[in-house]
Amino acid sequence: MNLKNEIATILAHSIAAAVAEGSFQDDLPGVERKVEYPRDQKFGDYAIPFALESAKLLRKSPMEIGQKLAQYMGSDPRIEKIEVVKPGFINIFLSSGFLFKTMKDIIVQGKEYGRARKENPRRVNIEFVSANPTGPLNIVSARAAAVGDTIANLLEFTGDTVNREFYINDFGNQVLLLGRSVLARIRELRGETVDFPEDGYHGEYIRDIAAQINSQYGEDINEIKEESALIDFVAQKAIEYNVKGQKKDLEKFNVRFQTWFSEKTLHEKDEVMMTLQVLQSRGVVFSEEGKTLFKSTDFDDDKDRVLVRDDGRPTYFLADIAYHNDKMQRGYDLIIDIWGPDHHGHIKRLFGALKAMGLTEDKFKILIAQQVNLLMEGETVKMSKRLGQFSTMRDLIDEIGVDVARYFFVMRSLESHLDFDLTLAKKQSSENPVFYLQYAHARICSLFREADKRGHAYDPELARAEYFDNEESQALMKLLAKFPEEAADAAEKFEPHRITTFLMKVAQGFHKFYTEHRILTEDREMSLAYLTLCGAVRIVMANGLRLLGVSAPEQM
RNA sequence: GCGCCAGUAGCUCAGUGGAUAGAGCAACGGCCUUCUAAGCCGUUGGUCGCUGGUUCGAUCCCAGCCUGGCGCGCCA
Repeated sequence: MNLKNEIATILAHSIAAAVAEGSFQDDLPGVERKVEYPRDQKFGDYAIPFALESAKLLRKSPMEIGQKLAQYMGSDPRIEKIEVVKPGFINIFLSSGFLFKTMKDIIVQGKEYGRARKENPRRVNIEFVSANPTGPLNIVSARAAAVGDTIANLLEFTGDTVNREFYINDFGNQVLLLGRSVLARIRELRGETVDFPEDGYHGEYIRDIAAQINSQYGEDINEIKEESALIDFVAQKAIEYNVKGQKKDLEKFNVRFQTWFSEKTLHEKDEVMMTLQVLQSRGVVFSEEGKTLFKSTDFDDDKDRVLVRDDGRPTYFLADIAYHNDKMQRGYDLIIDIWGPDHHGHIKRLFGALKAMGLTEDKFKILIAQQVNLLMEGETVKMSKRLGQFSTMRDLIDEIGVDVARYFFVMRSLESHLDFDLTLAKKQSSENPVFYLQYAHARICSLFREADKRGHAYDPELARAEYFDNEESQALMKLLAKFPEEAADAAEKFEPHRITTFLMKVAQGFHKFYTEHRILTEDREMSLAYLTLCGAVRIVMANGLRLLGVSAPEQM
């Protein structure tokens, strides 16, 4: 149940009734029938600006329109009262009886509270992280992992079916480069003198991979005589090693992908060249100096892009079109990519190509997660795999823990450039916002342990409404009732940070309630009532934290 | 030069076409004989980058400008 939607429905009915009666005209272009949250609680729980926005078209005063609508919204049991105030807002106050009932429902629903079901769930594919298989995952991947997984959680929670996908770029130049780099380190290990490839991967981790492969596949390496075959062999083993490591790190981060999609298989199955043929048949491809190009200038790009080089090798761009076509052919209703800011320039040409292939672009959604500035001691750390300088996701998890890391990456909107001060995150860990949330949960668990010890009964059905006639309880119950719509909004807009903001408010509401009201007392009926409210808060906190992939500890 | 993102409190950032713009941290002052003080209360702190425009109403939308970050490969 999503209250905000239901208020919107009530509004729609009222307007329809007023139209039927002849008070309003039906056709109101540009006037939204929206429901919003007032800034100040004295203006109620929901506010409707419809009267203000439609006044001009209806040629009536906003107050008059508001009164008319309020009349029709009348007698819903969930609504305590409706006020129409200057300049013409319709303010809606939820009834405390409804809030009380909702609180008890929360406890019945437990883990399911906030979850929505859809009559026609969308099949959603969400691709994220997709780091190159040339080394360990870094901080940028960590943000993508946290954000992507949380969005996937939100979509599942609000009724869609979600497939998490990781695209392995195990094809092209970098594979060769990786192979040469690792092979050079293997030869060093064997005491041979080698020139390390200048444009190779210089990171220390290459030596680890080399040692691993040397001990495991030493004999195979001895047997392969041809240099290019050897490089290829080593490269494949290195990729396997890296992907395995990435998978392990991600699992440690509570992220599990259903699909690991290899770029190489696209080429092997000839999907790349078949995609080229489709594009050719659409007449959007031309040749020039032995190269094949896509006429992307016809699709609002600033220049035409090469699909096949003059030596016959396809570009990444062509493979990417084939990949997105492949996803499309798998029958998804919505295909989400989470990309880094350095890829934003690709959107236009990719969409152009997909459009040229006759694919509807409204099924694709590309989200750009802005960059992460990693700071140490207040100074920016530059990250470059080639130069071997970077902080790995593994290091991050070891330093500050999964909970803090996931929370930090998700607490800001996607478009925000994120400053992540490692030193600060570690040092200030006890004053970290994530602990504030977890503390609320742990505190409640502790209360229940204590209640149990003291022999308090806990039967939410027996809780009585009269104990909640105080500011803290009312405020808290209102927040709890809003969890489903917060989750729905966050999912719909792909804005996971809304959940962190919301949970912050719930935790705040709880801590205040806890300070103001003693829960376990001789007044057993009151204790029962308060425990019921605490139980509902615990469920909302736990469900919200679960969406974020952050643990809800029972004690701290 | 073109494109994307950002510019809101000392710092990191939420937020909204509407009513008195918020949080965390930092600073300062209070609150534990009683259920977890990782908490609560209070104080200090703002030209919502600048200039125009649209609107009954703009921090929010539009245009221009300024500043910062990133991108502008036949790398992936």
